[in-house]
Amino acid sequence: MRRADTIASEIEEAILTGEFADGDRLDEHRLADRFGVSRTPVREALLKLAQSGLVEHAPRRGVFVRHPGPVELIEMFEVMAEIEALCGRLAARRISDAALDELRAANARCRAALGRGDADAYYAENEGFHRIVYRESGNGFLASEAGRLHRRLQPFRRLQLRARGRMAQSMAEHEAVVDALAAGDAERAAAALRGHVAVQGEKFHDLMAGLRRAAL
Amino acid sequence: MRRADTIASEIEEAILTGEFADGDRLDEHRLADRFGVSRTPVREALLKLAQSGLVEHAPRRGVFVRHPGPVELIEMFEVMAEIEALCGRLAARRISDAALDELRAANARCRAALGRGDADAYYAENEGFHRIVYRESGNGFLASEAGRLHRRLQPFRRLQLRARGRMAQSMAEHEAVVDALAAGDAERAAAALRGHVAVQGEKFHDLMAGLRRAAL
DNA sequence: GCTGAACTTCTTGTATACAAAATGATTGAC
DNA sequence: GTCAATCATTTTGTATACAAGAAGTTCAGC
Repeated sequence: MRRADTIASEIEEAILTGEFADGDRLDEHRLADRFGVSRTPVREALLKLAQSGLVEHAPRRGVFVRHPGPVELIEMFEVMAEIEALCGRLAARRISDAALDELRAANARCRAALGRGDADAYYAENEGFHRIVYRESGNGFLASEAGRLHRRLQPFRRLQLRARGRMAQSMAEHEAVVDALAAGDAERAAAALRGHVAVQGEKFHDLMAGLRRAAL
Repeated sequence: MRRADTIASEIEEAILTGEFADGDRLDEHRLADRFGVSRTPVREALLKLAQSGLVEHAPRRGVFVRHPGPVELIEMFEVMAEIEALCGRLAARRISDAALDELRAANARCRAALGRGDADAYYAENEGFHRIVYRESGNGFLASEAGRLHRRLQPFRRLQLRARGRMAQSMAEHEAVVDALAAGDAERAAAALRGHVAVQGEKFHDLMAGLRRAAL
């Protein structure tokens, strides 16, 4: 793999884990030293991150970490919910029996992780579940766009899932999704996924509380 | 503006106008000579285009022009239709009277361009119309994503609109959109925009015919 | 004491030089 | 004559050097 790509991943990781705070300027020299490379691959990495929206590139000024605020987060979740709903609607018509089994297996692993209280494993399996739905939409472009957004929102989903009882509720929603897909009911699958992802009611407050705690 | 950005725009232009055909390798040296700069800004431009999906970057091999095939085009239009439908659904509730007037004015300019047979002006005004709808969704993230996709599909919309009578039909659909938005009818606005953008029935054949002609 | 302008310094943007890898050609063996 | 292996060439990826612009500082003037 190109150094520039691995560097991009590592910077992304550092931003998402909070090592770089909102508004921080990412100095090319410092990053080059940190990774033991020259500025060239660092620049490529930063430009790539700028395109993904994780940082902002101000010409001749530098690149700055740009954490989404509450408004932008709500906006992104609103879009994500509709994208997932679309995946569900299409998948309900196109999904294969084998994929349905994959979903059930992913759900079983989710439930096991939940039982063990293993949050990390839960998040990983949860992501796997959603990626299967994306793929089974039968629309490769849609699947890749959905994956991109999912990845971008992943850390914020985690914030939201920290609230008491949310993980169990999330599990139940997954099963409703599988039921609707198995029944081939496009509108029910769409509604189940939209409701699962949308940030509304209690979930809104959970997310805001998570944001405030993360800001500390 | 940075040289790298202007170069990216120019390469993009060259790809969309067909100067670079599908599968062509974009040589950094040649491009650097062509634009009278070094390889550095050319590389930045190519990496940027790779992220937007216009070219494919094969590590250690080079970047290759990657025109979407029929399947990928249909997939992208399917997603675009749903994104526009979502914009319409939200805009129906949130649009301002001033924006409605903007839409009517854009439509009037579209009609004027159609009357003059000025296809370029028509495309420009058509894009303006859609961008207003995106903006009035009240969701800034959605608007920017919609704009990105619109821009990516723009040249193929043109192919499709070449078919006899399609431009007049497109105009009529715009007016149905405005009517639904003015009435605050979210579902009708969504359906009108979905139908306007979706590639189905006759439009599918128009697009394929345009693709074949463009391939020559 | 404060404001403003020039200067210094620091950082980004671009050019060039070098290293490594992939492709293609050439030569030798079968 | 064909196939394979090695070598040369070409091209990407990275490092370094240089140029230009922006921000902060200092000094002069009011």
